Amino acid sequence: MTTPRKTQFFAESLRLIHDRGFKGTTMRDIAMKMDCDVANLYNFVKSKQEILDLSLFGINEEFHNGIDAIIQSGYSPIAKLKRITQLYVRLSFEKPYQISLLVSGWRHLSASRKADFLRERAAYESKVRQVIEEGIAIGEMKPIDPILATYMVLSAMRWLFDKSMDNSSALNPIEVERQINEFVISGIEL
Amino acid sequence: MTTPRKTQFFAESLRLIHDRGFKGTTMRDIAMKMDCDVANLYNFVKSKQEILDLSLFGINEEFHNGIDAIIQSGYSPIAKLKRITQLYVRLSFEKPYQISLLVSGWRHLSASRKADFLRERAAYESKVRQVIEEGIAIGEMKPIDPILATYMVLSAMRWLFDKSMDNSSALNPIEVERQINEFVISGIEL
DNA sequence: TATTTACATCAACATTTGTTGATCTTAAAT
DNA sequence: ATTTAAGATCAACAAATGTTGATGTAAATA
Repeated sequence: MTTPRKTQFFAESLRLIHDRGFKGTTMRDIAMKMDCDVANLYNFVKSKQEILDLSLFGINEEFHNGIDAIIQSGYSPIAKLKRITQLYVRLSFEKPYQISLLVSGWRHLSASRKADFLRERAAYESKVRQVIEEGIAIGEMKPIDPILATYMVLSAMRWLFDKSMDNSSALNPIEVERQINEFVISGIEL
Repeated sequence: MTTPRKTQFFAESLRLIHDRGFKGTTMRDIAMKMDCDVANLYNFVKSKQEILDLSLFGINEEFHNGIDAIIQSGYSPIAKLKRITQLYVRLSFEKPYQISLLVSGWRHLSASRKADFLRERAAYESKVRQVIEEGIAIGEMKPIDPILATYMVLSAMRWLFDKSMDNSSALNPIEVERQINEFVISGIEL
């Protein structure tokens, strides 16, 4: 069940975790933001670890499903890359704090869950790499190293979630998407 | 004074901090790696905070000095951008754990030192932006948004330090530099 | 009306953590 | 030979932290 107070709990938690890190955020910090007692938080979640676990694997699945739908489409490799950018930009604006977990928060997962996450991450990096390899094979992209290209393409957007929650910058999602695409595509297009 | 044991202390500390985060690394963890008592660590450093402080502002100054030397050179904007990439790649291979602090570890600085760091970071981002603005002005670069371009260029390398300490990937620094430059330059060159 | 559900409080716990002070050893410098 | 410096040890403490159990309340549901 997703009640109003529980929703608020996750929102406050994720903001604190982004600002202070997972270990740097205490249950008492979260309780303070919720204006209630610490013990109350355990009505929403079984443990502190579970906050990270649920949030991280939630956005992880959303991202994977999006990627898979794109991969399985009939678009050309270049067009697929554009759709992946589009997905990443949209999520960075809609759920920046969750994307932050995907980028760096995963380090604080428990050992076994971290292994799960890294396996899945390697899998989707591999999918993106295959798009690039196909693009090179059909002469649509430059003969660049597909592994390096994957890292460069994906990390060209890694700053975005951080700026999108910074009110002072006021970015336009559509324009950002256009410029990132232009940059990435002309860096990789033949 | 920089003695062998002190050097080892910082090396072990930085590796642990990268793996477990600053708050997730305890003085006892470090002592264990050093194979000595906790109290002994306070012969090398005044407090745990100081490990982060010294390491972070050390690499920060090194990076800034490098950037400044490039900016003040007579190279063209495009050539300056290439030199900046070169600097970043070199540091990512030579001192990946320090670069990790520059990318994400700074969040755990004390409030006042964090403000110092962010002011300096904004200053060098501004310098890179000015290089791009000049490149556009003299018709050497595409009329791209200079702010977005700065983020894209700088973050296109942010994955590197992480892979360079991963022995399983075995990257060639010179080849990496060449490919990053090709990617970035063709994304921005007119 | 009875009961479930969401949300809240209080007190208490066992650990973990950063840090200190007093002290010792061994090798180098004076 | 005496002093200095690097490195190490032990015991201890005060604060912070995740978590639990017992319990309460008000509104929705049956």
